[in-house]
Amino acid sequence: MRRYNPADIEPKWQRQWDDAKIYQATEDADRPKTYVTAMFPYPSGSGLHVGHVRNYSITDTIARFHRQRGQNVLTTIGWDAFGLPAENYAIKTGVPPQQSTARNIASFKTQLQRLGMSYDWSREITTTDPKYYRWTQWIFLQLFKHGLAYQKESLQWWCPVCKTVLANEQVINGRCWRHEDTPAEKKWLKQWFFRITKYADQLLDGIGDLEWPAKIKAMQRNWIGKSKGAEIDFTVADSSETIQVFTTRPDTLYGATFMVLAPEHPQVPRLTAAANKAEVASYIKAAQSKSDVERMETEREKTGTPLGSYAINPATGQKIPVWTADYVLMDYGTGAIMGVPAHDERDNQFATKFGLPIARVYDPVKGDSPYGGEGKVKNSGEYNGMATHQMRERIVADLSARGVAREKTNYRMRDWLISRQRYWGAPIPIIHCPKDGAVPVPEADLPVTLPEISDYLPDGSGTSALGRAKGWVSVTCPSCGGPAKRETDTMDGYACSSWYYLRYTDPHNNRLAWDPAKANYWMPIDYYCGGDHAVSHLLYSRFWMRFFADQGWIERTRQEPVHRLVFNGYIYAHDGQKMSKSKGNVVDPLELVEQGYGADALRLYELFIAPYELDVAWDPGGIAGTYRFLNRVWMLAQEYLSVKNKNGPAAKSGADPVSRARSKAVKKVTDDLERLSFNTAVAALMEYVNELYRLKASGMDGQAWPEAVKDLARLVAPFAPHIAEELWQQLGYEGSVHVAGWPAWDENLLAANTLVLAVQLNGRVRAEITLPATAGEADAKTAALNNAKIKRLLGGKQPARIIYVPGRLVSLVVKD
RNA sequence: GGGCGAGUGGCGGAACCGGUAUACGCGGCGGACUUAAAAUCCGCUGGCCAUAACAGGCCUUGUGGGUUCGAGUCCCACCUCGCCCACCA
Repeated sequence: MRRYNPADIEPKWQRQWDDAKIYQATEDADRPKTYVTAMFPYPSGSGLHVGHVRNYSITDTIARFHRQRGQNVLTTIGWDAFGLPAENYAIKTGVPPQQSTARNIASFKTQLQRLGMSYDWSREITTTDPKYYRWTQWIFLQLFKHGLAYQKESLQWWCPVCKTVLANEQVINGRCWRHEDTPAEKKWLKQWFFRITKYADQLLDGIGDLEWPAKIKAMQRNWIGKSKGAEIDFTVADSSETIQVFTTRPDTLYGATFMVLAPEHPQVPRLTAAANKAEVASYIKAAQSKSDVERMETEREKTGTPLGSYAINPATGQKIPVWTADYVLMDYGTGAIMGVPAHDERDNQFATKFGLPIARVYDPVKGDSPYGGEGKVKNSGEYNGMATHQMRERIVADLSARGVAREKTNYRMRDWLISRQRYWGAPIPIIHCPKDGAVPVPEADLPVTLPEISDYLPDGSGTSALGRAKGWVSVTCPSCGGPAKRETDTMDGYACSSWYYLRYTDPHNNRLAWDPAKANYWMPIDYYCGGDHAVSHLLYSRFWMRFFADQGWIERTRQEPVHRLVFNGYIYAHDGQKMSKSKGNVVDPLELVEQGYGADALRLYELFIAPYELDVAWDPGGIAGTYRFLNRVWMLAQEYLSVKNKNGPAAKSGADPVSRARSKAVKKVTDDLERLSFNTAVAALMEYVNELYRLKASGMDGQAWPEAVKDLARLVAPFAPHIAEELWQQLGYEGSVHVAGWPAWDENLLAANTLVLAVQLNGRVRAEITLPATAGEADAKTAALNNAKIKRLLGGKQPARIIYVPGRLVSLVVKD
């Protein structure tokens, strides 16, 4: 009898699947499609990680399940290969990123192939391939043409270590996402942006329809940060200036007793009285010397200084002092606020510290804090007695009529800053001409290929290493033919990843980025599996898809790229810490495979370890359990084969315990896979196998056995594809188990032939009764009352109520 | 401060609609096989009380209350932990 040895069967089937091309996907209008893909990886030098394996096992199990059920499945992989690690490695070692990236991809690919993922490898793409980034550049040109890519001089986040600007999405608590110990700085630079804010409302409205985890949806809503309110003009006393503020609470205008401008606000110098000049100048200097990390500290005590000028509250007509303070941010709204200390906690802290008047203008609803809530208006002239929300609309209308206010919606989200002063990215296809300005590279000249250079270090002044590639930079202007220079910034890697899932649908097209017919067939992605990029990548992709829909390159109904987002949890080391080389706690998945557990046991374990969405710590002993299970599956089949070969296949049967166990397992595994409950699906497989062994031990492995073993192979296939395929072949079935259909269950067999009911007495389980399956409510009640133990406990009393729950229990209620 | 989520055996977790809490696995204990070990197989494994044994009783899903014949599940309050956002006016 053959022993279960994964090393004997796994590489063999991997080769055969590859040769037979059974996972190649083709558009087929007659078959329903399922598009399943994982967020494509960055091919790092440290190789595949158990976290990757979890993510790809989930993806592949979903893909295989749908393929077996007859869906036309597209699942594939690509490489998100531009980015800093490869460039930093080049700076350190001199190895060109082109080379190290190719090497890393080759190694990732070998490792993934060893895990037996059912990718259509003919669709593999790499973002650093000029054949790919040609189209990323083409999309840039289309955005430019439609006014959605533009250049702007602005104050931007800058990482002093990376020597590049960062997108807002790449700054975490004022620090670079790659260098958590280095505070990011701010620099004034001319940068390229994508106008994502144009789609702010659409992106926000679309969130409601997504089948995504609530948490991710909330994060996107938060990020967009829409707030409705009003802009109100305050005139400055004895001056022609007005100060504009943004507020979400115009109903508290009567309570505005001061104003605050951000230290960077352009009106500050003009509004500073001569007597206050020195104070104000030194305050601004102090504020600017603080890092942004410090300025964002919420627990800090409020600071500020008066400008010495006064504004007129347009509601009360009173003169109120104008201050500058760094708790007001230049980035948001107008960079100036009206201070309402009675109803805003921050303004209250400020007024309390500096002795400014505090005027209450509404009584909060009972039990509510006075800050930020609703209530009944007072001390507000003609508006007294109104509800705050009512006054909010009224006063904006009234002030608008006077021309001193207007409705205004603000967003927290900024335009997407995409230029990077780094070498290893897709060049921005723009030529700067002294005469014609920024001129797009003609589409026919794409791609703008990255030149090979020898020194990758950015010069730190805001120009990438590309600036030194003189022969590449100097070109003629496509518009006037005069001397001009190429843009030396490259695009943020997120640009490359915002459309790759479309390229998967048509990866070799050299005429178009994708054929809309193909994209419309496959899109949207039905299951998108990943554990990162909750805002960034997923928001950028939603933005680009809307633009593509506007251009007619994808159907409007498919503009949401991701139908169902499968956001998996993180795997920590055994000690609960993040795995890292320096801590020496990294688990190498391929090592486990080579140790003899095999890819099947590893994949199965990563699905079994916990629900997919939960973070888990790696249990080093766990994989032995799934290996043991596969071994039991193997032995069960081998024992069956040794008997079968002697006696020949036996006939089928009907309502026997083996068929019951099979039906039960098929239903449970199917249900669990439909709701992505992989851990319980694996548990159901284990129960099925345990039950088959029990039935065999009691001599029940007769008529229905062949079907039971056959379906075992088909049920195991999405989780442990190699052993399933091997057993399928050994059992003598034709073709691949992975396209052999999904087993069906017989609903009639699910009910057991005896009924076991619990009997509760005042809510406590006191006895168990066994009845024929045909027993009805009356039989159950009689049996419960006649049960010896229940009789004893009742002691002659009659239950006041009897509740019968079919198939579950009889509940007796006795009153004392 | 705001938002989201989670607290169940020694551990990962199950219980999908309110219906016999602790499925499945890891670990542990005992046994079979073996010169021995590994592997494999079989049995036991929430706590306390009780018993020669069988039986039996009580407690238990973070804490306290509530609704219900019945609550891990629903409601209220609280505690703890995790993640995300955060002087956003």
